[in-house]
Amino acid sequence: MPETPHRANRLSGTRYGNRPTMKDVAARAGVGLKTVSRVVNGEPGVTAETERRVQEAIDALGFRRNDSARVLRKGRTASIGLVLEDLADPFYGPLSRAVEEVARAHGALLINGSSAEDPDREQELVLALCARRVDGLVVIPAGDDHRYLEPELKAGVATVFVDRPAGNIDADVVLSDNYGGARDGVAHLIAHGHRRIGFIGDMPRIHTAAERLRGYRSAMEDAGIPVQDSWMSLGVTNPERVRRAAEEMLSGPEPVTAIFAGNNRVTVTVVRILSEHPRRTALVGFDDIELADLLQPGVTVVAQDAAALGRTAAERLFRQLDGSLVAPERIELPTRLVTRGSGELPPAD
Amino acid sequence: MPETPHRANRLSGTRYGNRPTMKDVAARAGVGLKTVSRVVNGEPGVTAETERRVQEAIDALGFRRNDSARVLRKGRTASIGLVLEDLADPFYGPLSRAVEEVARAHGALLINGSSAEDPDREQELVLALCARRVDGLVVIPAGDDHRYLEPELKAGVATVFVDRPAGNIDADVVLSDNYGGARDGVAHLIAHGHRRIGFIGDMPRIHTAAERLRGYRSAMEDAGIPVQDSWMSLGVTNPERVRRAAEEMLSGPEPVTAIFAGNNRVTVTVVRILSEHPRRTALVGFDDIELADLLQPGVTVVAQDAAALGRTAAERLFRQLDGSLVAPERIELPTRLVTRGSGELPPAD
DNA sequence: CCCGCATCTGACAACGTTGTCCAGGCTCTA
DNA sequence: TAGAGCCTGGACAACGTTGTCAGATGCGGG
Repeated sequence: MPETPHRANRLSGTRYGNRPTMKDVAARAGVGLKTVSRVVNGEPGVTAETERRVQEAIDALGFRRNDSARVLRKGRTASIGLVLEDLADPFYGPLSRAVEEVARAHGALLINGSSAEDPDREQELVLALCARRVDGLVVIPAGDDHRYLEPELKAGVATVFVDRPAGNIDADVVLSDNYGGARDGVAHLIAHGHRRIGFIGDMPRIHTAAERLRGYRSAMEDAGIPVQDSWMSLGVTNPERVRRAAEEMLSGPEPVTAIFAGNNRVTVTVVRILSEHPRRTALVGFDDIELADLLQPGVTVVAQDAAALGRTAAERLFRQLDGSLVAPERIELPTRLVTRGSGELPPAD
Repeated sequence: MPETPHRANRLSGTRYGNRPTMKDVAARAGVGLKTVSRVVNGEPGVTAETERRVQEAIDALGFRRNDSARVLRKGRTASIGLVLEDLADPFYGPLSRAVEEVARAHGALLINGSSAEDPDREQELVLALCARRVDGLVVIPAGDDHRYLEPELKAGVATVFVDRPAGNIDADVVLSDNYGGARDGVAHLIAHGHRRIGFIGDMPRIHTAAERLRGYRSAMEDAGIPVQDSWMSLGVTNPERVRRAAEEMLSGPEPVTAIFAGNNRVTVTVVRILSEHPRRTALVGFDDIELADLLQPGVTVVAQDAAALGRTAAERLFRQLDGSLVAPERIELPTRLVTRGSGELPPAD
């Protein structure tokens, strides 16, 4: 005579799998509901013998605690959300992984979503995460107005912005020193004798892009070089348009002798273009790229530490959740100029 | 006279934020609970005027539906889980992103976790996802025994394995043609005159590594070349050890004239080593790497389409959820040999 | 003026878990 | 042997939402 369940499972069973519940386990083990809960959660006050019986029933039925119900009761989900631009971008992989590791150390899972640089999608994602009651949010913003997050902040959802600051709300933010890094990178080119230096970057509505542009301008100004409009190409990030922009800068009677690339994707494309180009043009890129050292010449970059950004943000998030934090803060991580050859080429005119 | 809430919020309020509930919204709008639910879910049967009042209360209170409670009631979470090895690996970024896009098209969120190639951690992650009642799972297995998933499968959790098959259970799996790809790659080297060909790959307990090794052996055998143990280095993946292994193969009286690299990380390291090496050695790598075409020589690879793997798996997952699928299937995606120079170098002996 | 019908609204139970509280049985001591 | 105190186990309510069902309201027609 196999199992004789005390109560028949409800018949309706239209839900997806009719998974066993604690009630089922309790019935099978012949104990009370709460006793099962105690065993599942490792709470004290259960005899070894009872525990064994319960555990047996759990294994036999393949019971898994339903965390949705648990969350409903306890208020915390032990999960945090990460909204970034595109997980396929090699800059975000390590960042996401770093956040995940910190979350894991705090027993939390990571849910992430890609905004595809679309403010509406960012908001949609963030709100979906909030509806799932994540305990905290790490956001790499696509939009520039985050007032929609006010109720969440008030409700105590820990929130840290990364890479770009929040718009219109007061929140923690962890950034790279985009301005300083770009300024150093451009100054480096100037130090190597360049005066006509091109800048190819993203739309200035993106904070990082704007800051890097500011760094470029600042370095040029410090060197007393008036910047010509034709040297700057903004809002350009897909390969075809970068190509067009670069070709333009490199042609004409007074071509640029060096290019500062505003992010990793631009850098990659520019490397490709320059390798096809007869005249040697210097290059410094923002963000490191893999194998940069093996190219001819090696690509000089202003490197930022994506993992450190993620780690710092996540740690701060959990300190918010601990309650050990008070006022929002702005944390800026330094960048590092990595010279590999392309940035040290002399002007070729 | 500002708001006069019908009922005071409960005092206990030890939960994190005391977020407003539908009850609060109902009280404020002066309507019933269910009416709020109807508005929130866009169900019919609410007057425009009532809806307006409810919406106003929602905005004023910053209400967000609690999806945990919703899940508890409805049985579906509209989220799927992805367990992979390491999100920071450029192979998995696009894969994850592809899964996310398909999920998004089905209105689902993606939760992902990195197993770090540790079977225990894989299981821990998978079970955590199941406890959160994800509707489906995409798993890139680290372990080789997945019987622990039996209750989940029985309960109707849609499951698709990617990149490597499941162990001891019958489940959908989407793979690259690792065997055929490796065989073609090695045959390509043989066709260019190589006979002493090294193989550097991951531990053969990893399915992909074993298959690629099998492909290597098969190509060698087809060419009638007996493989020497010193040509093979297995279970080697971190840079230092790859370096040691490569140095060994390249030294001695009869060094290898070509190397087949078993995955992207190995390839990158080998490229680096060969660039320091005087004798030109041919190289074919499994997995494409960024900028491979710009290196000198360009790196010839057996490319697999990570995004296609993810997309295919996710689509299959949702077809399982639709109920339009019956028996588990094994889907194999082709690889593509991309010749760029390094694989076409003649033997240098 | 009343009835029937359609439309809108709300009371209530249920989802699966955990916290609170109490009951029963045991051991130990006086 | 009785009483105190501890240990184990279970009944019950609550978490916030949705499905069911019945009640309220308004309107038109007989």
